[in-house]
Amino acid sequence: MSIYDTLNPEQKRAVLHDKGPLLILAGAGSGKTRVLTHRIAYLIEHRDVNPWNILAVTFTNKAAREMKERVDQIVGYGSENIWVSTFHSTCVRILRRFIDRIGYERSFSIYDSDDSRTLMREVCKYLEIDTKRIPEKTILGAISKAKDELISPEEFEKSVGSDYMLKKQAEAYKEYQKRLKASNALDFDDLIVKTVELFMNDKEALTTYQNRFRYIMVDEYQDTNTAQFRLIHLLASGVNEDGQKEYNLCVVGDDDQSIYKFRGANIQNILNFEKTFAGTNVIKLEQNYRSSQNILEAANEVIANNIGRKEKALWTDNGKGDPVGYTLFESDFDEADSITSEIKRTVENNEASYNDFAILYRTNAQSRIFEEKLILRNIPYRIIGSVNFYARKEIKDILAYLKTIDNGLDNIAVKRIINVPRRGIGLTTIDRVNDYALNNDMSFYEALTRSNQIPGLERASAKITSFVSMIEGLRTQLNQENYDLTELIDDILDATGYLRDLETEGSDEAEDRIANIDELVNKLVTYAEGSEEAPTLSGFLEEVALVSDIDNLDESTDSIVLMTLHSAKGLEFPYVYMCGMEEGVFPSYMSIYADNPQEEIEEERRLCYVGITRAMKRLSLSAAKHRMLRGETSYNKPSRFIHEIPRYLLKINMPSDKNSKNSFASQNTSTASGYHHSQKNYKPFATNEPKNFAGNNIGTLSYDVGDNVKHIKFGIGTVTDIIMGGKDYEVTVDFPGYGTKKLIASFAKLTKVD
DNA sequence: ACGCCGACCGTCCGA
DNA sequence: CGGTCGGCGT
Repeated sequence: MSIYDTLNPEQKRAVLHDKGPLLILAGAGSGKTRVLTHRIAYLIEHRDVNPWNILAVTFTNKAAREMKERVDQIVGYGSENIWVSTFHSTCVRILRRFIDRIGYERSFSIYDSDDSRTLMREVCKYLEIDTKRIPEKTILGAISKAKDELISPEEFEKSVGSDYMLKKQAEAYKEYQKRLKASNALDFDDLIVKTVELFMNDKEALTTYQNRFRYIMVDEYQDTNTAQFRLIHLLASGVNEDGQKEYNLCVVGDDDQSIYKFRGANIQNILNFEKTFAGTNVIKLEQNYRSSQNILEAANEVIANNIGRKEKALWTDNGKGDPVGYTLFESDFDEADSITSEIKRTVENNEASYNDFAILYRTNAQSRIFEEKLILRNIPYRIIGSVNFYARKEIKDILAYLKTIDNGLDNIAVKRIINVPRRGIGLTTIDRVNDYALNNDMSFYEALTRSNQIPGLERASAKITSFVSMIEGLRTQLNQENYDLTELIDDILDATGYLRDLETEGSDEAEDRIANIDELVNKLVTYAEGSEEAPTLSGFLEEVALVSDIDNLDESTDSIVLMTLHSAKGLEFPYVYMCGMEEGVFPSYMSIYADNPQEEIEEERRLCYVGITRAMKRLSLSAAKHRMLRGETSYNKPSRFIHEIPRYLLKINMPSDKNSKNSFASQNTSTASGYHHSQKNYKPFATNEPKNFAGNNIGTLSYDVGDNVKHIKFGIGTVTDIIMGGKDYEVTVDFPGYGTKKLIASFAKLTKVD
């Protein structure tokens, strides 16, 4: 019996497909990853395809990693040569090799949205654009949209006509792009755009990759935008030994799960695939292996309200299962209270463990109230996507030092750290240097190196000189043999006094920051040890730039996970709670009152479909009669999506108070003064909770105070304290030779040693 | 040069 | 409600 015998007939057909374009329309939970991985295995083992010639593109690093692992398991050899990565990392890898052919340096920086915003602010100031009339966000949005469609600044300008606002935006786009170039930097969208540009302008680079990638697979194809489509199309248009175009392109997607139109996804890519690639083989995977019948039927009923979709009939062999639960609560407060207590009860009855549960919501802001309840109840949890580790100030500061050393042209990075920590270089000085740089057509950093030639600097010049020599010193060291990246970061922290300043400050906040910096050091060590090629500074920075929160989701930690419906795509959980099912929340206010509500509501409905189909065993929906929305109480009707589920599939629960005897909410929610009062009562209660617990909050730590533990960088040390800090343990460890370190348990991955 | 505070703002989703 | 930015005071 071969591994292919475990596939159903459609899956098997997809796996055994040989050459030419293939479109797999894979319904939710229909085993598409299984098909992709088996197909890769089949190509290698039965079609003699060289693993080297296979490219698989996904949207998240997590999906890429999982696919790689699964391929590893079924392919005997050579799997390390398969190129499995995200669109963005694929492009970075290509550009690192060839970008000099389109006029950038190969050590380019990658700007995150924060950096882009900073840059746009400068642009607006320079062009005297009144950001009250045209906010930076609007301009950046327009630029991003243009880039998704491969529209250059020049084309954009031509298309805007005489509209004043748009003309200004066109000007800003041009200037923004000019400055990115001067900084030798690319923003997220540029990664794709510039790769396409490279391929259009450099036949040799294109042929190199066309020859390499003879078999291309794309996951979540419904979410590709025009630029990404173009990229794939270019790569797949290579010719074989006989001079024939084979288009060995296999894309997997589900139009019903297309939820990224707002960031440029072009649904036409999947709907027109058959037209674009003549001779396409289309295979539909309609058997769902994930959810119970009731859940699946609810999903089918909801999505049936969308018009203009590819008709699909998802079915399952699984049993009927529980009905879909629905509860209408009085307030968001009750909703969070009840859901968290129900989960806790289920776990304590040994019916499930915490990592079987997901709480899904439309917007990140909705996580807060759950977080408060979870802390109060001592339930371990993880929130995906609220504050990105790499967006924290101290992390961005240190990264800016690394970027400055790596790419001195990166003006945004240099400006960020020129006076951090404070070294008495103020705004007037920076403006003067900046003017000088602009007038003399040089980078900000280069202007710094000539500060003695800049008029009007006087005393500041000496301070600048010492900053420059510090950077130069670090740069020289990096070029020396036997000097690794870990030493560099230590030297930065030391030379700048960044750590010392925080240590002197001594506040809780400062300690958090130190812990975060330690964490960054960990990540650097992990990168250096784990990277396939020789670790480089650029390599680390790029890994950092391209990692998203969801990539770090570790299913093995025993905690509830909270995230947006968008983040949940591609995941599955035995128990799913979809909360905030209210008009104006979900579907969102913006979609209801959009210019084209029909279209936008349909996207919301697809999002709802995605949410429902995440659930395996049990799905619980909930709404609240009133909730706090941006500071004020608002009253919304239950979501239309609730009404789209037939009554016979639902079990409508009454918000009970049967557990209120032990509930924190009971005395609060029933007070006549209502919500605001309860908030007041609640808050001090929460903060008065003891911060020190011995209990098992975040899963279970394998060590305790007094144990010896091993750390990736600091070696073996003794645990002196374990503190519950917000949503994670903060572990204090005494490392001989390194001193006492505060570490975040979930990051530090300490292991107990005897 | 820098820090604090108050007004104001803008509200979704994300690599 | 919470974060951000600009003004003002030191």
